[in-house]
Amino acid sequence: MTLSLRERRRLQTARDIQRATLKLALAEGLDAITTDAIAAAAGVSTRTFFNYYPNKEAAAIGTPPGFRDEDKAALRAGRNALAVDLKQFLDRHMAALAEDETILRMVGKVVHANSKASGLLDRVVLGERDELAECLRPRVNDDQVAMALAANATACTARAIHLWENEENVSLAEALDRVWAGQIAAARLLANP
Amino acid sequence: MTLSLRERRRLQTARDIQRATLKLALAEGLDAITTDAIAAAAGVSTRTFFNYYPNKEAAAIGTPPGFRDEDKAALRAGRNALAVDLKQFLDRHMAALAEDETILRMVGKVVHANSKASGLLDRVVLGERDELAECLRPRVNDDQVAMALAANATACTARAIHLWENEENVSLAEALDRVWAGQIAAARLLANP
DNA sequence: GCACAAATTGCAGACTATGCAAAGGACAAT
DNA sequence: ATTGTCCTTTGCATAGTCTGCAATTTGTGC
Repeated sequence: MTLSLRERRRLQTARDIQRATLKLALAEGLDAITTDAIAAAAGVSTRTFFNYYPNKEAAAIGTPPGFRDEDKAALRAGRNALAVDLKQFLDRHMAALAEDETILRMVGKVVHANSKASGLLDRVVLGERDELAECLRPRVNDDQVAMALAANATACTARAIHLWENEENVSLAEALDRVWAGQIAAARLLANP
Repeated sequence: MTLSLRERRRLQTARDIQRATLKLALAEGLDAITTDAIAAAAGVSTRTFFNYYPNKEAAAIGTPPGFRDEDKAALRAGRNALAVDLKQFLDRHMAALAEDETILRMVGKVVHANSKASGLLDRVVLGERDELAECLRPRVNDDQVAMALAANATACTARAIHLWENEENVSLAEALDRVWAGQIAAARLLANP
């Protein structure tokens, strides 16, 4: 568990570069700043920048927290109604995201203004959706249903973050509650003819 | 309605460039080919390439068909169950996409292998989601519900295309039927505790 | 302390993308 | 048909992105 000096430094440099990227990008826009400027602000050479991230956009996104194994296991083994277990799973993930609210807010602002960054982040979310679908499969025994549930759930997280970004005085947890309530209401409309 | 010579030529050149991009990208990968090569294959100068598209990825995507105004109006004014009207709306849009199956298949292959292109396409889909939500708002009188429905619907279209790409002998319409059935089943699970 | 692996850096070079200005083709009005 | 205008194409120059290579420095395990 305890990281070596090398590993700690690597993590630190990665974070330094991300912070430098976000700081500059918020001030001038990600498209307007150069990798040279980011590297200089992070205190490394340009070549080292590309040693950590393949491009500006990836540097801005960094490495967002994924699903935790324990949460996935809990969802797989859950015995409550699916909607309840799924909501709890999303709550836990949202709590993990809330640990770095500052970064989350900056990443959001930068990403919304840059479609290449959106694409990278979308890949991450797509991977999470598939991970989630994998957890749901044993509980619904139908691939399409598992995929639909997983897609609906990850989309709720995304919309919740969006709501939190645009509405004052709404915590991430509250935003997720509101979005989830909308999803459940929508599900009722789709389910009952 | 009848386009001038200038406009027709412009459309034609845009299509030529997209076709050249897709053809080369399918053979060698979008990342491996240069804008010079694309321009040469399309019979224009490199500078003209950038006159039509801001980058390779946009050239590969081209201008996919959006929702038709008549379909949107029909959805807004529909009197059947929401699930029925919504499905019909998606069917019509899918039919529009099916008019250019060849392009759709090529775009899919190329986009899946390139995250910048994914980002661009994702922006298009996000815009469509908002357009759709706008149509649903008068029928559900709750923003979150409209957004959830619209997001679920556009995600179904995306998953249907994905299914059609990966499964032999499944038409786009059939793929949408299968995905939609999964979405409805998922909705039932979420709606009934 | 020593040998090995990882990290940093500079440099060269291919590729992307934009501004500018010149030249030729389409178009509307006469 | 002619003329003036606008649009399109194109080449050139230039700033910026990203990779491969090789030299140097810096941790790690023995």
